[in-house]
Amino acid sequence: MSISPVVGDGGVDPVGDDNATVGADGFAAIEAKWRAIWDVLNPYAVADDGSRERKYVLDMFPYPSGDLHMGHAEAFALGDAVARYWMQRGYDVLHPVGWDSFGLPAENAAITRQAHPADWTYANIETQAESFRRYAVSFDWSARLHTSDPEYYRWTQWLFLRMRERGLVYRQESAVNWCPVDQTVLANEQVVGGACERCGAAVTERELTQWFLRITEYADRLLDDMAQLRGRWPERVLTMQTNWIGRSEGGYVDFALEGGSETIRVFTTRPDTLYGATFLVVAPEAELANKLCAPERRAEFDAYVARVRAGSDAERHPASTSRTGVDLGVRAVHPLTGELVPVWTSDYVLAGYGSSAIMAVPAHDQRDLDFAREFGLPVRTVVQPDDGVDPASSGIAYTGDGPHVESGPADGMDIGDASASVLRELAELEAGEPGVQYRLRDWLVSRQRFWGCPIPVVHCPSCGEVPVPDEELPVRLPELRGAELAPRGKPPLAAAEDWVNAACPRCGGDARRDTDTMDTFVDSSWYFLRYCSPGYAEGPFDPEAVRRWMPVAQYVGGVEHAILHLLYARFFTKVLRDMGLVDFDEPFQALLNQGQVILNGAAMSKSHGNLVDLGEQLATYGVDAVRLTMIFAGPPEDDIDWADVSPAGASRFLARTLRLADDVACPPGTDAEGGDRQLRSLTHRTVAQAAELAEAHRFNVLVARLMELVNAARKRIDAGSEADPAVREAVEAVAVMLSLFTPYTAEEMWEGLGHEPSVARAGWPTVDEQLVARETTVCIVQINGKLRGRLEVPVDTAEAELVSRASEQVAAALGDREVVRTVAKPPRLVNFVVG
RNA sequence: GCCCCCGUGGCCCAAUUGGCAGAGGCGGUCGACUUAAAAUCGAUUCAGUGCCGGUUCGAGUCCGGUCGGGGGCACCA
Repeated sequence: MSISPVVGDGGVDPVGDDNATVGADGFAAIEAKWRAIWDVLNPYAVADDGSRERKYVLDMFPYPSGDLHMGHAEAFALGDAVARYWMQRGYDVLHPVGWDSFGLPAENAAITRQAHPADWTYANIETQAESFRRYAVSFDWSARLHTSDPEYYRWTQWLFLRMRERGLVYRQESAVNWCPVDQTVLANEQVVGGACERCGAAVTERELTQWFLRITEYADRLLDDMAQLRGRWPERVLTMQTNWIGRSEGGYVDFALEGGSETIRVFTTRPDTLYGATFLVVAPEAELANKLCAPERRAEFDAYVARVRAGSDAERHPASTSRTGVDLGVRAVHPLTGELVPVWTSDYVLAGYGSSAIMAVPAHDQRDLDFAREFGLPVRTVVQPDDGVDPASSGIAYTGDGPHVESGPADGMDIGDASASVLRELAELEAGEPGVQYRLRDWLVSRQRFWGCPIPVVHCPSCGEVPVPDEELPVRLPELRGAELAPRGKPPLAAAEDWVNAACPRCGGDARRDTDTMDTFVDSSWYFLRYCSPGYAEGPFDPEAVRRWMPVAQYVGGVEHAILHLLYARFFTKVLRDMGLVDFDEPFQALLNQGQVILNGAAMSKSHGNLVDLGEQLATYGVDAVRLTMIFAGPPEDDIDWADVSPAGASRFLARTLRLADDVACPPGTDAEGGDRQLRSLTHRTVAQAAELAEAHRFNVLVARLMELVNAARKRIDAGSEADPAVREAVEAVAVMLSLFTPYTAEEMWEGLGHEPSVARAGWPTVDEQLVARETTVCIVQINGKLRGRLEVPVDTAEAELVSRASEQVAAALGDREVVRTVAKPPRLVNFVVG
């Protein structure tokens, strides 16, 4: 094996007999020593000169909430292993770092401390940056960015304006989610179970004029392009995105209002059940309901709407099947039967979905059946239930398939055919058409808070909404601090009079700036592009640099971003593609989700209290032991229960390995040829398998293999063969492979072995296939599938010989029973089947 | 309620993807070193893969059912 050893004159005496574990002072000194050397060598710098194949490895950038915690330690140990692996494989790896530095916590801290959000933010960033250095993450620090820097958010604003030009940005008054504690609106994605995802307060509904991004226009592409990701993204994440987009195919049906020109359009996924529709329901908040309501029902209707609006989300989604609603006092004409059906309003129909109105088919929809039974409305079965139970009497709607009845031309058909038949009938009558609906809503991006990217729009009394010209970007945040940021029911920016008043870019008259800031998810929807050319001044990114590096080869981050961030980033990428700024559909080719770090089954987070302090762990066990513990604990996607793992164990292994390097006696550069064949074979098999394991992200198994190799090398030394070149070869391979996980220990070993730093640039050991191939193998001999014997055989043993030797070996066990069948899988197995 | 994932020694996890259940670690026990302890080193203990059934020469692995754990969506028509 050639590890292209660079032998320096200042070689360290590789033989030492220090038998003690490296104590806390010991590794602190080692860590400080190597940090200083790395600062000079800069071993992780990106060349970007085309000399090597490029690979972009990206960790989800952190939010600067304080110092790094156990969760960061896991995520970045993992991302770093990926990045360092490809570096060792000779790739030019872009592995940048930055901070998602806008956001509410900074603002809240500023209010409490009478300070500017930037003070808190940038202080935390410096703390984290220092911790990242200590943690030895292989970042190229030159690419560092912060989304709160004006030179970054200039381009966030620029992108917002480009999207606006493409009709993807609009401002609309609508009922929105409002968090009374944070005093801001929230995106649908930020409301979890009726509560604010951030602070947990019950979310209420408000009518406000807000900015939206038209992500729904990309629903189908967001869905379809997942085909490109299948197999390289966790299936779980793809499923969550699919559910979130929630595409439903069905049809629209138009019901004419009795005695009027009005039409009520409904969306249904079951057009086949149209003959079973016995009433219509319109969402109470929908303008349609207000318009349809008969005068004699007005009072009751208004009271109902008021009650619904006041109700919290939880009240609106009761666990029980009880239903509320009001008869609107009008009737509609069934398009196929001509029958008159009543029109009701009820809060179980949502205003924001479909056409805000449904046709109720109580026999085949549980919600409709509950409602029908509550108000004594008719139930008509049009699909024969296979169990013969009548929904009208059982109270259980039948949603399965079966022959249709009382359905005109669709009689006898199944759901598929009946749907087509009904849609055909509707088409002839021009009373309906096939249609698709999505659960996904447009992305509400405005926030009534301060510490975010200002929306680059000016409101002019005569010109209306006017975009700020590109050359005037960025629209910078004013210098507000402390109490000026406290929520007062209107955005803090609105109170900054000097800032708000601006000349209209179009007519020059008095105008006011938009006082909302953007959702921070906008900032993080394109940061991976900025990393390709962080200082670029001509645009958000240098298209050439993006062409060189994007898409991201491997993205690493928590599953908590499975929907929000990843969906938004995918959306931005598609928009940029349509704008001709990038030439790919998907930003992240592969995604790796690391699990959480928990303690005794309980989550460790800010809200649950940081149960284990990273700083203390690092001080007690050292950086490498903590990193190795994270990696070795189990598969990367699994949660790590800190109570189940042991940094002490990792620490012992590292000390043992370090000692191993000290015990290597043959000089650097010795040809391994002629070394112990068995050990050499193990080394080369381990290196070969380690590459496969690393590429499959099975780092825990990789570490186990390294432990085996370390144990084998140790045995060889203890047997008196410390001068065997095979030992040096094995230990050098260990140093290089271990450098993916424990950079300090690997450097110490490398130095101890007489090489110049840095081991990070040593290169992956070359595998000799001859040594990987086994000459002999153990063939197992079975009788009726049960193990009865073993044979050590050359791997190329012919089947006939194998069977005869096997037969000999188990002759006694076989006795005089007749072999009715022999299954041979040379050279691994022979199985005799006896009667 | 619907969908998805996972159940392997006391614990965390492996098992060439249908072929010897055990690689690695943690913990335990015993021994060596030590005046002693820690550290270190060596040795060693422990499961037939949640449960029931099926397919197969052969099942931890595939299929059906069931129990347990975790996750996602949840009045989206």
